[in-house]
Amino acid sequence: MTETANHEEPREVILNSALKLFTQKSYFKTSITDIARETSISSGSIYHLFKNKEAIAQALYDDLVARMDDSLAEIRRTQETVADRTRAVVDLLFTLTEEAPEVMRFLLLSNYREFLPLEKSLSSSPAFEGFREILSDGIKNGDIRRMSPAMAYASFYGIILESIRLSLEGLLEKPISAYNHELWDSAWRAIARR
Amino acid sequence: MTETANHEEPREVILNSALKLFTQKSYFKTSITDIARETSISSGSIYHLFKNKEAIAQALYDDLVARMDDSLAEIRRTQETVADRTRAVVDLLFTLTEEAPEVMRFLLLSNYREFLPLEKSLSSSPAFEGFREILSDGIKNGDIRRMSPAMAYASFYGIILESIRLSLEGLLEKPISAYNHELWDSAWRAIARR
DNA sequence: GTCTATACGCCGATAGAC
DNA sequence: GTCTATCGGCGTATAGAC
Repeated sequence: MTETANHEEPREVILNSALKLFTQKSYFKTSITDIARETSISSGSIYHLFKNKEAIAQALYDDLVARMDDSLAEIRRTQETVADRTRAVVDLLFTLTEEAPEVMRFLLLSNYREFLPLEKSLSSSPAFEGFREILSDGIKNGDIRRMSPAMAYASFYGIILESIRLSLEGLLEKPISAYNHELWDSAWRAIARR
Repeated sequence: MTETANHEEPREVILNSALKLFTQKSYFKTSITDIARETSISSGSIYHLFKNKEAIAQALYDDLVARMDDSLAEIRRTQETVADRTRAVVDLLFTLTEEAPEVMRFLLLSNYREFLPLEKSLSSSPAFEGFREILSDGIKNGDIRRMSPAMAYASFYGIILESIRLSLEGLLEKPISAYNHELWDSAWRAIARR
């Protein structure tokens, strides 16, 4: 930390602006000039900080999945049972959807692999692998009925993620947190032992 | 029909090639020159048939959702109960995933609204509205428990669509049709009365 | 309706001063 | 590390012959 705390680093300013523009008008329709205008940082300086446009998207993606993975670690530390852990994950995802919709838009809707061709799908990211692992634990201990981890994942997170998509598209009447309990119930019901 | 039956119309040749290229390398990385090369139709002729590149994507999208809507009409004609209709829809979607994965890739993964900004989300397309309607019928007649149509849709089709995504990403061990019964069961269980 | 040739704007990326 | 200025190339779209 070489900067004062309340003055944001150029790197963060650029990533925030990129997230905003990439989700508003897509990566391909966003030019470096757009980002330069938005941030009042010249394109020369942007290229001084990032090798090229793709590197901006890569840094953004890395930041977002790392943050998600941190949140998952926190959940694993504070929650014990499979049911509680899945509840906390759903809560995390819904909170993000309401408080940082651009993050969910970028991760879920942007199809980031079109511009980060070497990147894995979100469901193969560390955080989502962790979500799957929690479900695997549940299958082992009998909370969840016998099924392949992939099926358990699709059943539980399919419901959660599709709800988030509907919410981001404005197709839900209420904020998604209003459906938190109901959706966890549906999702849990799809995989629960009984 | 002004052409002989076994010689494909230029329009169809172009749309087929566009579907292939748009799903392989994305809309934005596909140039008209790419389509011209792939189809052996000159760019001049392509612009004679389509106003611009976006119009190609629009025609493609219109064709695909229209076909999907036709299939739904057929299902409604031949299936009576809510359970049987949802089974047939799942079967349709899984068959498409196996036999025309590019179609599912385009509709589900391409985020086509980035290049067709006036288009509605897939879940608001006629076919998917129809899927929702079938579920609403089930809520009315008591086959499905009391819940909002949006929640029923997210619960049932969330599972189905997330499975299709996993399949398209190559994250399922077997072809998706192998999971047909299991997935319908999970999805139905998420919304069924009892 | 099919082609070739080309105009022209936009954008990613760099050079180089300060 | 920040800027301005600019280059080179690509890709959409058009003109116009056949």
